[in-house]
Amino acid sequence: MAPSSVVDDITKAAVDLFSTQGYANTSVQQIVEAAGVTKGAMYHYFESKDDLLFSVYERMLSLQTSHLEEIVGRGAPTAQTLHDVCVDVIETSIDFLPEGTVFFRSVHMLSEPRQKEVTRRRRQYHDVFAGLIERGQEEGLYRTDIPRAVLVAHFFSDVHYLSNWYSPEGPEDKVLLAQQLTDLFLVAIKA
Amino acid sequence: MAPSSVVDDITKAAVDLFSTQGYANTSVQQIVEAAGVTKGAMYHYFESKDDLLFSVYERMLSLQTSHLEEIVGRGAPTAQTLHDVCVDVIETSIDFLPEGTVFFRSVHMLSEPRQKEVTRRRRQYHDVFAGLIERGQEEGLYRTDIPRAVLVAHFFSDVHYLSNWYSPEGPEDKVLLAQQLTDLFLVAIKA
DNA sequence: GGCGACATACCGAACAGTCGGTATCGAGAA
DNA sequence: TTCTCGATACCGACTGTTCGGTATGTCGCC
Repeated sequence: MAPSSVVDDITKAAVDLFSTQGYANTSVQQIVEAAGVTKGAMYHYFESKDDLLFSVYERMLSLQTSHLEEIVGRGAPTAQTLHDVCVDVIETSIDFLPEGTVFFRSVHMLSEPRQKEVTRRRRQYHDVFAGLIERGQEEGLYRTDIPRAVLVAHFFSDVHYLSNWYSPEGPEDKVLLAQQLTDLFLVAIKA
Repeated sequence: MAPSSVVDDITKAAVDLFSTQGYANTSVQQIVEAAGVTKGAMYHYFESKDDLLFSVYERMLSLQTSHLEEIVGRGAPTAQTLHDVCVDVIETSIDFLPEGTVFFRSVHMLSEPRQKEVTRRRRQYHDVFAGLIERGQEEGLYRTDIPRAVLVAHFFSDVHYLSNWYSPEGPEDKVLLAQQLTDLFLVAIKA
């Protein structure tokens, strides 16, 4: 059996409530009630409400980072690697849409040190991504008339924005959408 | 003279604090102190804290809508119109960066009816934008293999994301950046 | 002398976090 | 085998504070 389903139950309830009501509008009382546990249980496993929010980020960041490393580790040609990375990050962002909502909406509610930590980990991801583009530019694949930082931001804006408009119940298919957005990006940056 | 600089002072202080600390973490006491007025003055001009937040949106929405109407009203060819609209919305978004931060971070803190109102006005803007793309598609200018909603979302993701990475103190020039992002978008959707 | 534009003291609810407890269990001494 | 003991996993009533909002007063101007 899992070491404790309590932690999972709490985390799930928290993500659910944070994504629908927002972090500030959600009381810990609501969370523990939704999770079917008590406040004592929650404060046994989490330091604070802030800690709860951070754990949501932690999970997403770890997952995406490990995916990134795996894909880059395959050692495929630059174009293929970049393509796969784009598709993957979009797809996992769709898989974790509520987490994404919480993520982009409530980072600023984290305590200063934890905010820094999140920023640091995100920057790591961005740096690897930027590195791929740089390599592609050296190979003559991608345009160089626009600052690399702008190109990177241009891509992540799509990922970021997903939770603001995409609905899994809508007509858009996850896999298809990931390909379409990736295509839009790759066409735009082509040399 | 303006009907009252008090309203302006309060609004400015509010935007400033909301954008740096977040809506929930900012007390009305902080706002009135920063604005150099008292709570009584604030509640004389605003119904509630919620109302204060809404007024920020109100101003942005009105401004962008009026710009949009003006540009479309010129009656230029589709390609030119779409280009101008893109550049304008990016530039004004940069001009109102703190407002944008507040906007995208805290819409969900608004009361239900006001949230609906904001959504409605934004949809209006999107609809006009989508209409331009549709016209362009009929004229054979833009690709049709990707749902129009995705194309629209793809563009507004850039606008949305601006407040998350752009810094006026950074190396990027406002006008140049607007052109670059617009170019990336227009290249991507070209037929 | 009444009305608009504020000022100030205050209220009540909400809420994060605490703290003194209890239940269950595994290991080791008797 | 039984008894003890420490540790882990909770429980839930309580509290100190924060904060949005209000009630009442004041002051100048038409």
